[in-house]
Amino acid sequence: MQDLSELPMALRSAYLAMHRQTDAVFRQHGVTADQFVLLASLSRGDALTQRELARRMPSDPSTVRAMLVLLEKQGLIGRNVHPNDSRARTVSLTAVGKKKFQQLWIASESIRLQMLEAIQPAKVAEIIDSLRRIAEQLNGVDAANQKQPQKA
Amino acid sequence: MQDLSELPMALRSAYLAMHRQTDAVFRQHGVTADQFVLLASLSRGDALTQRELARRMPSDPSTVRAMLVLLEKQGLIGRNVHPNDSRARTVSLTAVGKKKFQQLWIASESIRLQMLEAIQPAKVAEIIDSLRRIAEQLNGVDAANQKQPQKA
DNA sequence: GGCGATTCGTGCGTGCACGCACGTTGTGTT
DNA sequence: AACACAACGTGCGTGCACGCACGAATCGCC
Repeated sequence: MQDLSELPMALRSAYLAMHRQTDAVFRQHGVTADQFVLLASLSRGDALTQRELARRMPSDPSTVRAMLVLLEKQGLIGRNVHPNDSRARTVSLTAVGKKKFQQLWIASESIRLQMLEAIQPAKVAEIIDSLRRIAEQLNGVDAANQKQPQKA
Repeated sequence: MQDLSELPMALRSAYLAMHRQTDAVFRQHGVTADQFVLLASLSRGDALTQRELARRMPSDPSTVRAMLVLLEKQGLIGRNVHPNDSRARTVSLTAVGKKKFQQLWIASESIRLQMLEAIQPAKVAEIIDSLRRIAEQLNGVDAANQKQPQKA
C-alpha cells in the first residue's frame, strides 16, 4: 500500500479499457459507448428533462445536450417541451431508439460478462459498493461545501 | 446481481468523479488531471519513447503526442531524438517539470486519501487487484486475437 | 545486401468531459 | 405586485480518447 497512486491508476485503466472495448463493439452500429449510456438511462426513465438525464448518467448538462443533438439527427431520441415548465425539455426514446438500444444491449453483453469473469463472483457486490462509495465521497466534497456550511 | 449494468455504471461514475475532482484541484495550477498522469508516468521512468509512455499511461499514442506538445510549450517536458533509433523521440521531465510534479502530488494528496477513506482499508488491495484484472481481461481480447490465433 | 513487414511519430477528423457566460422562464420574498 | 434569485437550456472554448492513414526509419528474412 506504499504507492497511493495505485488505486487511481487501476481505476483509470479499468475504465478506459471498458470504454475502448465498448466503443469498438458499437462502431459497426454507428453509436458510441457514451451514447449507449444515455440510451440506457432513458430506457429506465423516459421523459426526463435534460438536466435530470445528465444527473443520472452522470455527465455534464452541456455534454448531454451535444449528445442529444447527434442522437436526434439519428432519430433515436426526441425532445419535447415540458408540460409544466417551458424552460425545460423532456427527452424520450423513439421507437427506433428503443429497438436500437435492445440491439446494443445484446451486442455488449459479452463485455459485461467479461468484466464479471475477471473478478470473483462473491466479490462483485462488494466492488460495486466500493466504487459507488468512492464516487459519493468525491462528489460529496463540493456538494457539502455548497450546501450552506453555516447552517446547524 | 440481476442488473448487469451496475458494475459498468459504478466504474464509470467513480472514474468520472475522480477525474472531475482532480481537474478542479489542478485548475489553479494550470494543468489537467491527465497531464498529471503523464508527468507521474515520466517521474517513474524517464527518457521513455512516446509510444512506451503511451503504453504506461495507458493512452493512445496520438493523444499523448498532443499532450506533449502542450506540456513542451509550458516547459515541463522536453523531447530529444532517441540515440539508437532515429524514428523515436525520448521524453523527459525538465527541472521545472519535476518541481511542478511535486507540487501537484501534494495538491492532490487529499483526493487519494478520500478515495481510500471511502472503502475499507482491508479491501483496498483486493479492489485494486480486481480493477487490474478487469482491465487485463478487456485489453486481452484484442491482444489475444492479434497474436497469431493459429500458432500452437 | 536488398526488400517486405513492422514500428515510430505525425496529422486529421469525430465525439465526449468539462467550465463559463448568456438569455429565458419559473419561484420565493417582502 | 414587483423584484431578486435560482434553475433550464444553449453556445463557445479547451483538452482528452480514440481511429485511420501517411512518410520515414528500423528490423528480419532470404
